Amino acid sequence: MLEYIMAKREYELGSAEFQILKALWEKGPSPVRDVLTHLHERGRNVAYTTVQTLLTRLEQKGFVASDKSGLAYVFRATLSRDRVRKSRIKSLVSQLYDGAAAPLVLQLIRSGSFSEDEIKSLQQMIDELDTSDDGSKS
Amino acid sequence: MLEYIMAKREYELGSAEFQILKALWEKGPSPVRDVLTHLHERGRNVAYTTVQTLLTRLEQKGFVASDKSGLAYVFRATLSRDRVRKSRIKSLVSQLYDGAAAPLVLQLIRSGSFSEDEIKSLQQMIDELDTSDDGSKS
DNA sequence: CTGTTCCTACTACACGTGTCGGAGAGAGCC
DNA sequence: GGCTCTCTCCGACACGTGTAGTAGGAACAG
Repeated sequence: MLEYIMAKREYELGSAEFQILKALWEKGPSPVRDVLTHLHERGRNVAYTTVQTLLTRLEQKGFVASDKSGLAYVFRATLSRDRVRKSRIKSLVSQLYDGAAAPLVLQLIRSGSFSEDEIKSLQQMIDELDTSDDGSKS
Repeated sequence: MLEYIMAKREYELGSAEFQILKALWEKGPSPVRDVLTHLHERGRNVAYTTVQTLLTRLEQKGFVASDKSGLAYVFRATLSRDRVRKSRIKSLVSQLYDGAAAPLVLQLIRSGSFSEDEIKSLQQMIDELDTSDDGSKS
């Protein structure tokens, strides 16, 4: 079994680009203006053209698609947030722990990253995991 | 509630730089040549001077220190691997899940990242977590 | 029509990062 | 004493990414 040697490049996103995607995930398909507004609302002050550039680049990379609808182009993410999250996590785990996920969780536990409620949920989830047996794959 | 908007810069490391650090963590303090060899052994073919540049930059950033010992400088990491891991994880969690760690674990669970043994260990760790109470913080 | 507004298309530019090459100084070998 | 090997020091360069200005067309207000 080859598994993955290096988490294969993953989705190449800069952090500004990522934030754009986030906006699209949260607001759904939007024109430049709306994405900009969204960002401004979260305290991220960038210029209109900056957002546009980012959106364009994202589109070139295939992470976003656009349709001319009326006055302006409407952009939408072509990747699900989950997919990107998954990829990112995998990449991190691979980089930090050579692919072993458990140490990551251990680390989180040790650094007190969970609230009591979360701990309870986790217990439950893990218990279920133990019994349930869906062999879903990537 | 301000929380943290952006996980504060963290340790700024490029992936090539990170690999250098990794080498130092794994082999302990080493001169350029040894780091290079280490990298070559893992199939990473870079030039001697590349490694040197990286080491130098790392030193400028304060992540590495060096001492002239005999012929060549010996470099050593000034950050623990754990510290960097922690920072990286925090940064990821902040970016992907607005700081909530539990969803990350959920994601790992859903994508079948754990072996049975790991699940068992996790159960145990989390159970302990529930009772033990060290309020350690970052 | 005409001025204002809004959008897109280009172009630009500074930085960080990955990658090296060449010049020069010591250490050793013959 | 030179030749060679190995370091270190600098300088360089291509790319990716973040950020934005400007030009020019389209739409809309009067």
